[in-house]
Amino acid sequence: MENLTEILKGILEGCVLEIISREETYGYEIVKKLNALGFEDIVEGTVYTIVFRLEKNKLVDIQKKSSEIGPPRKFYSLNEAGQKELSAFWSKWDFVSSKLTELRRNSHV
Amino acid sequence: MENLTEILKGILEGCVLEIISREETYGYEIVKKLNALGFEDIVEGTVYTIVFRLEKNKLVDIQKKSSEIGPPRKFYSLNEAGQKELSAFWSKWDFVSSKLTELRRNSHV
DNA sequence: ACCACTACATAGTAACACAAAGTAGAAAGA
DNA sequence: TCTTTCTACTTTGTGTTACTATGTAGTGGT
Repeated sequence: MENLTEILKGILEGCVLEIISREETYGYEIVKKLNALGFEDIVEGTVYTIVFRLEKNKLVDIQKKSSEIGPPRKFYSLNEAGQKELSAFWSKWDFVSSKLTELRRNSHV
Repeated sequence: MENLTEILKGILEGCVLEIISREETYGYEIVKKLNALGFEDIVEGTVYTIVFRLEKNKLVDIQKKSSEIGPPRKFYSLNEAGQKELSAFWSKWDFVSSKLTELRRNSHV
């Protein structure tokens, strides 16, 4: 799927929050997980700007751990504010999703 | 639902395309339709920037008609390029939508 | 005269995904 | 030893978008 840039705005951050909520993880791994999900064109620069933003907004806790196969990793985990933000994201998603389904189905909009 | 700004990026334009595809319509009416759909906070400025963009990108045809209850209206209708764009939008939406469902369901991402 | 509703227009802003380039650590092979 | 490959993080800049704020203007009602 090509050129998802615009439609992913506001959604990608939610995906990253969801991924982090599953288990403590780090930027590079998040990129790989998104790629595996099907968002193949997402690169490091994109994810890092997101995790930096999460950090700035105090939605994640950070723990630095060394790795045996490369530079040290910065592990992220959701704090309480992050959990709330994730819930809010899914609420918004469900709302928008239902409205789009409605728009698509009903000819009388 | 509050603060949908970011999540609507790239989506609102698709909604406007879909609305126009149903029948020839004009800016002010599009706003009212979106409001009725549930996007209550969307105002004229937002929609006009979108229809101007559609016009600039040659996705719509325009016809000016006078109204008995106010200033003249600019009616928009989708041309062939607009129809293609609308199809592309729904493809992207379906893709993203399915990926988010997958992400949400599977704990092993 | 004043207000409400209809209807279009536009300059400016903040937020976001992304491009592009860089820095580094570690392992493996030639 | 040198190069490559993979891992991993960082930063600057860009284009697109929804939204804010404000304005103009036509029509009808009170």
